[in-house]
Amino acid sequence: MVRETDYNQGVALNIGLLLYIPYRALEDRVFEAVTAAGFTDITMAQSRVFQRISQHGSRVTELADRAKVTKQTASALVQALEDAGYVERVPDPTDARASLVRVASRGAAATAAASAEIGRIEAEWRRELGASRYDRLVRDLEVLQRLTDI
Amino acid sequence: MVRETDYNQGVALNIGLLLYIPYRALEDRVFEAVTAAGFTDITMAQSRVFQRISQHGSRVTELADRAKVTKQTASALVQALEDAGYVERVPDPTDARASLVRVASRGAAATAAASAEIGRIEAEWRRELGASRYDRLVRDLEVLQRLTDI
DNA sequence: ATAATTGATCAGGAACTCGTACTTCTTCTG
DNA sequence: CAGAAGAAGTACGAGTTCCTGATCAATTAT
Repeated sequence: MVRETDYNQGVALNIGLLLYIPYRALEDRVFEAVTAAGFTDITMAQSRVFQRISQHGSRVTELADRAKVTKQTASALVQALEDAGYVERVPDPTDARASLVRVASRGAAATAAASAEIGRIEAEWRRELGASRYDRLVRDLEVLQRLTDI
Repeated sequence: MVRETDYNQGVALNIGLLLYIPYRALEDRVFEAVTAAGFTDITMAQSRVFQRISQHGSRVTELADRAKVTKQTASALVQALEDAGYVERVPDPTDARASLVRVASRGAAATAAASAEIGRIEAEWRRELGASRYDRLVRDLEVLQRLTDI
């Protein structure tokens, strides 16, 4: 909760805002592209959880941790995703209490639409920064991601 | 809304997630620090709007644009911030319909608490990446911020 | 002078999010 | 081995966020 001291003067923003502003802009564009592709029944919060499903499926509690929401929130969002056909749930073979949330075919199709838009955005950002600078940015962000992720 | 193809294998995440994950982790830590400092009556959404107030004050509509929410949402959040003493409103001398939202002294104090925590986080990230790499990351992010911001 | 646009708030409602509580299953400890 | 402790996931209740549509007054455009 830092207020930039003088936005219009190009004074340095804090690192949090420097991460947030591009992220939020991308998120909006991707959301619009996904909606335009016909996936009109998914919300931003749902998609944020959806993104954290791993290839072999994820538990609700894992998704909660990784999306930084409570178990109840994750559970409700997963339920909505399942109802809309984006995910499916299968029993977790290692624990009778748990289930694995997996991406369903509708989810995979939506993912393809999102990926296409992200690719377009990346191309723009890469043009703006230059290829080597952009690639380095990605590598550096990967370091921060590994440092801060669950 | 892209699902990473295999999270545990360190496969590349999309740029959106690479920005979001560190950002979200920072946001949580800063929020906790601000709460611990006694500012327990502000919410995350309120602080996101608060952060976009410029030095000479901002209009509600400007905050809405910059925080990427509707005017009504911004108005409601500003009202809550004002009620809690974080901001004040003064008439905009250039337009009788508008007012300027400015940071009040309680807001400035909360900002100080947040800044201290951000400084601590930055020091960690700088240690992880190295100073020159971190500085370059910041500069690159500034380019993206300017490209995507309002 | 009139029409169109804009700044900000109201009203209503859905979605998001959390704390507390609970049941069942799994792991830990004596 | 048995009981205690902890974990997975959902239910309940409630506050917050966010949106659409609407409104009114001020400003800008024609």
